[in-house]
Parts: sequence; structure tokens; C-alpha cells
Amino acid sequence: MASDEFLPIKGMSDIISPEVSLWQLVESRAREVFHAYGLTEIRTPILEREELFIHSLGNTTDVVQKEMFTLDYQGKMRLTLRPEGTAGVIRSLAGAGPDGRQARVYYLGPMFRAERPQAGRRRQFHQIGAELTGEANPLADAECLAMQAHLLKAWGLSQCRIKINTRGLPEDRAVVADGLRTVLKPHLDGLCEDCRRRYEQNVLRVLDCKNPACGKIVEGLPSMTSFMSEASRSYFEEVQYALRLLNLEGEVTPRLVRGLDYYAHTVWEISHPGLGAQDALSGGGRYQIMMNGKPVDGVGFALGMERVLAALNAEGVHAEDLVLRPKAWLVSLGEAALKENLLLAMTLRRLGVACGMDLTARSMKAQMRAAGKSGAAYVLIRGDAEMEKGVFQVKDMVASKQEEQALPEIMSLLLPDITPPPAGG
RNA sequence: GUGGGUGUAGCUCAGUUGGUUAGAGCGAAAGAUUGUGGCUCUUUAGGUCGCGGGUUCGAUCCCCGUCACUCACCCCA
Repeated sequence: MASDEFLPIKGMSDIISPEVSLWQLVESRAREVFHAYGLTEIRTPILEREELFIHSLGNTTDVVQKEMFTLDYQGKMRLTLRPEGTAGVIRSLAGAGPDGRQARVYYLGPMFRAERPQAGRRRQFHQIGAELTGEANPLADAECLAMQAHLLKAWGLSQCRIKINTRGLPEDRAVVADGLRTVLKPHLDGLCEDCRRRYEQNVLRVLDCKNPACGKIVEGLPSMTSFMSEASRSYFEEVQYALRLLNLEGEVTPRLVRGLDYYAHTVWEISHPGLGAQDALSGGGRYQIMMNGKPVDGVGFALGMERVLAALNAEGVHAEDLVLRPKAWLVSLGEAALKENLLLAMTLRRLGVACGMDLTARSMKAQMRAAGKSGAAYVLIRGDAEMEKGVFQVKDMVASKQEEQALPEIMSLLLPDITPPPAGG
């Protein structure tokens, strides 16, 4: 058992092979899909001023109240490890002037929240997200959700469930909260302890309480949308129309609530049955964030990388199958062959042929075992006899066949994809 | 932050109703096969039984504390 000093900090993990292969695959497919939609990557700092998150996420949210890693920098400022990606991206885009208000960007990277770790929840976790800024437009919301569905499909996830809802116009948020409190007030005694606290602090959360008693009370209440303005309701109708146009199934879920204050209008959540208690793969929606007194509008989503990977595992995609194997393995018998093989390995690598070898001339059996374990397709064996003739014993590890070959033949075996330079070039 | 579960070899786990040298499988290293991986057989290496204290003639086992991991609540992706 590893001693504590070799372990990373609680809730943080080293990402190593073979798992890292899956990360790379997921990230590269994501880049391809984002490119197809005209998004460019944005990389913002991991450390931001604390106020940025307090103002954009809302100072009554749990994320801000008890989950942020904040440090005091020489008594001059309070710096926070970003707990989510949107706030930093919008800060950056707002600073870019008018261009930033019509931007299409994606990001990926680590986020930090000081929660107790559990399945699907780490203190350092990773998100892939997208932000499309621009004034509220139902078509933009639908496009964003469609892009996300496309992404999940590109990863090979087929069992996702999309739930959508609306929070209405930004100015409706207070009206809805007041309305809900009014109709909930007579039932206060029947609510669970948590919900009596939520009633004060974050009344929308009462709607998705898991407690059956609370659920019963909520069922009898008028829906959230009934407190909203006509404009909010018709906006949501148009979003749903656009989703049908794009052939997307979104389950309208009136009790779906997003936790952060900046959400307005369309919100959604995508869950996966293979995940356990934290079954949300992703959340997203339209938002309006005040930056320097001016509103920035946009629509976006964030996917939890670790949860995507867990979902892929649940659907039978395993990192072990994706690990890159060397094309060749060099086996050296004797010191002279060892040195010549090192030189050959460097040459092959410059030509783009991944190859490995043992740097000691230990027993052939041991070297063959290492070759087999590496998964190399071919093994090139060279000893004194081969050195003298200028040849190699070339073993095809899959077919388990071996023949003597000279270097030119070996090159065409290892470099079959090399195309001759264009004529006249 | 609250509650439950688990800490024994690199990994997965047995085990001892408290008693002498703590076991297995997998993995690793070497050999059987004097220059050939996977299958088989043999051998070897590898352990402060998470850490600290208590009870006891004696604790890996019982008790207390602590730390770590893990699951769930809360919340979120």
C-alpha cells in the first residue's frame, strides 16, 4: 500500500495510462465536433478573482458559499481556483468588446470544488464546455443543444437522456421565486428540513427534492412556467419547435432546475443510466451575466469529463483497448548489436515509426517477453550472426511467423504508408 | 459539512473464536528450452497486517482515537 506522501491531495487524481488514452480520444473527438460548428478554443486562467464567481454564479449558491478553493494573495487580493468555466470565459469575451458578444468558443480543462469526493465527483474535475454568446434566440439554444447531442453521439454514447425546462426571462426570476413561495407557504410544515431551508435560500430547489413527501406537495402546485410572462413561455415554445425541427428528443421536465443564478430561459440536463447517484453528464442553458454593469447574453453547456468517461465505460468502451502500441521492438544479442539497435531505433523514430527496445543486452527470453508485453507488431532480432550478414530476424508477432530480412525490406514493412513526393516537387 | 462501509504483498482478496515462521491467485524476476513472447511446470523476490494509544503473559484480530480510501446525503458537471 502506497504511503500517504505519494498520494495526491484528497479528491484529486493522477491521470495515467491506460486511462489517459480515453481522455485523449474524448478530447480529440470534441475538438473535431466543435470545429464543425465553427467554434474556436479559448484557454482562460485557472485562477481568477473571487468576486468574478460571487457575482456571476450568485452569492447564495452552494458553489460560492462553501465549495470554492480561495486563497489570500499577500493580503492584496482573494484568488479562487475556478469552480466552473463560464464565468472566466465571459469575463474574457466581455473584455474583447463587440466581438466578444457574438463569439463561439469552447474550452476544456480542470475545475475545482471543495466537496467530499464520491463516485463521479472529484475536487479537481474536468469539464469540456462551449459558449455561444449573442442575444437570446431560440434557434441558438436549439443549435447549442444539438451540438452537444452531436458530441455525445461522436463519442459513441447512445443511452443519454435529455431533460429540458425554462427559467424564463431574467426579470421573471424574482417573480417566479416569489410566486413559488406564496403557493408553498401553506405547505411549509409538510416539507423536509432541507426544503424549509431551501424555501428561504433557493426556493426553486424545492421542486426537485427527492423526498417523496416534498414531491407530493410539489405535484399539487402550479408549474413554474405559470408564474412567467407570456414572452418567456412563447420563447420556450419556439425552442421546442426548433428542437423538433432538428429531430431532437428533449423531455420537458417542469421540475428541472439549474443551480447557478446566471441561467435564464432554456436550461437542460443530460443524464446517463450508467453513472450511479451523480448521474448528470452535463448541464447547460441560456444565461445572462452582468459584467461591469452590462449584461452579456449567451447559451452554453459543460460536460463533466470524468462522468463522460464513466458513461463510456458503462457502454463498453475501455481505455485498455485504445492504448497506442509500438510498431516495432528491437531485440539485441550482445553489446555490438545493442549499440547498433539503439542507432536504428533513433532512425526509425525520426521516420515516425514507434519502436521500443531494452537498453541492456539481457537474455533473449526476457527481451521477447518485453516485446510481447509492449504489444509491438514486429520484432527485429539482431545478434552477431545477423550483424555479419547485414540482416535481421523479423518476427510478425500476430501471425507468429519469422523470416530473415535486410533493412530495405524492413523499411517497406514498417513504412507502408509513405507516399512518394509529388512529381516536380 | 453529515452519515455508512473498508484499510493484510505491486494488484484482487483469504485468514487468525487473541498464541510460535501471516497465506492464495494475478503481476514481477529467473529457469525448464545453452538465440525466440503468449500456454504449461518449477523457483525466487516482495509485508512496520494504515498510523497512534489502551486492555492482555501475548494484539494483524478486542477497545478508543486518528488518517486515508470509498459510497450515499447535500450540491453540482
